[in-house]
Amino acid sequence: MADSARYALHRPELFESFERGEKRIAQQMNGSARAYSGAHLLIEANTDHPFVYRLLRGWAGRIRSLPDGRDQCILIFLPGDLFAVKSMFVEKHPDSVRILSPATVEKIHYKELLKTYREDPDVANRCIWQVIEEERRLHNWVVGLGQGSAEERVAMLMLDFHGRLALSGTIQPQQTTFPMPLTQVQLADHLGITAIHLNRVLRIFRENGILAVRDGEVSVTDLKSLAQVAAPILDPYERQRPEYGGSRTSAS
Amino acid sequence: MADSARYALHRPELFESFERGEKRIAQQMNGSARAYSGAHLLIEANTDHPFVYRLLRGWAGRIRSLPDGRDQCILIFLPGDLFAVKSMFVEKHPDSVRILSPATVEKIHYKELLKTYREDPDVANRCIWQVIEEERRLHNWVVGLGQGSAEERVAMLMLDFHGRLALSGTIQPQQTTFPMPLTQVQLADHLGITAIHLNRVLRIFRENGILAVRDGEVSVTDLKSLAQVAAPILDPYERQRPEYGGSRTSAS
DNA sequence: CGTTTGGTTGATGTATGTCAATATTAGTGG
DNA sequence: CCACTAATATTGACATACATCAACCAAACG
Repeated sequence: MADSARYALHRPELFESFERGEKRIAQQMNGSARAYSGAHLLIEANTDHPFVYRLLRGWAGRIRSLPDGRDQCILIFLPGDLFAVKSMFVEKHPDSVRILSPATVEKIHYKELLKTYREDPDVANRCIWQVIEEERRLHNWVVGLGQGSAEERVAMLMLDFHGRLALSGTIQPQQTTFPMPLTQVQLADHLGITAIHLNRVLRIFRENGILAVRDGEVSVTDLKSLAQVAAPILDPYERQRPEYGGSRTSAS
Repeated sequence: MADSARYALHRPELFESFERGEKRIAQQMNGSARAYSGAHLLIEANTDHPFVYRLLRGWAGRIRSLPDGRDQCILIFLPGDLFAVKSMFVEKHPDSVRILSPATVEKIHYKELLKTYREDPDVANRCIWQVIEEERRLHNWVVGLGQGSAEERVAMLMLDFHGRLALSGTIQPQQTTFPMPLTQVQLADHLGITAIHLNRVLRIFRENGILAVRDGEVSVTDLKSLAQVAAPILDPYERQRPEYGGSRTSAS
């Protein structure tokens, strides 16, 4: 599922432990896999929930529903992600977790995982890696929502999808077209803009030959320009990726 | 420093472990306390950094600086908070951490803490609690930035400050006036709005008798109205706090 | 086939940003 | 102790990114 590029930024002495933990957790969850063909509520907000999950295929998201009916998608999970790891430590999750596309997930009762977590440092490290990685993305997303324009956010998000799908082995790194099963409403709920405005941003990108979304797929036609649009809000590590450098074309 | 209300939402069987871990870490950091009288850069973004910190007095923040000079304050730390816990697992932090007011911090080399972390489950639990608590606030802040108006965000932030200062024992829970040493620019960098607009929002709150900020202090004159302004973006747990219920006054 | 869901576009409104000016205060050095 | 400077706070006039409202199309679907 992963090579060590996945663990960049982490202390190198932990890489092998992450891999062993990954395998151990996969073994322990083995047999619990369940496939969903459409939308499904995995975790209901604010109720006791004792499971930890692993996403094998498809997309899921952590979603906060506001009293007035609006939704904010806080975080999107992609294949290979462990999620609801904190079930081991908290009783309730303040947000729901939803399957956002046809997907397959495994799960395990928190007590069972917690036992291994305590006995096997590799399992603990793998869980902690997931939490820290998630925190990194949350930090980046706070920056995007706080300082980025709609265009910048969309660009950043598409780069994030592409990079994560490549790191998890779901797609090839050079692949410029990749599956993206979210609707514009779902994307907009994550981006903190309206679906209408997202639609306009996507049109601009399409017209400028930067990127096109259709039929549940994203085609990045000008990666460098896309990276340049997102650059102001990318974290320093992302901004310096070699495949992003070069072009001088502007988006708007 | 804390009573068990601090650990609400976490699995109750862990409360005592949190307390023991808290004491153990305090002991281990003892002697490293250092006072800062003004702004100070504790962690420089994107450089190797081996320390974990504990804030004893004053305020600090995790800050992402954008290439064009803008800043986003991602997270604010208050007395009692452990921060840069992830130094134990990552080499670099993509953001800087800054002292935002006169403050006292203790620190410890990550290798030293990691040793105890591995030997003493209480220490591990205390660290994990901090990470999870931080994640909870990040989730809330993503919701605020993604869906909240400027007024709602300001209200939410002030409630957050008040609640956390009370939980850490820095102030009394009934106290309506409390220290808030941040400048409007610092607040605005966290809120994702301009300082100018923040100033106008604060004026509205002042004119409506909801809250006044001056001389490094916040005076909440109408807690219920403040809570009502923030309500749309508060997480379900916060929204239901008994001290927030009741008034029907509107803010704007 | 109607109905629903997702997508697209136009016209218009508004929250918030930008630019500019001024007061106030705090710090700094002579 | 004073002159000078640099933050910080405040307010007004104006610009704009994005939301809202409304309509319509296309594809999926029972």
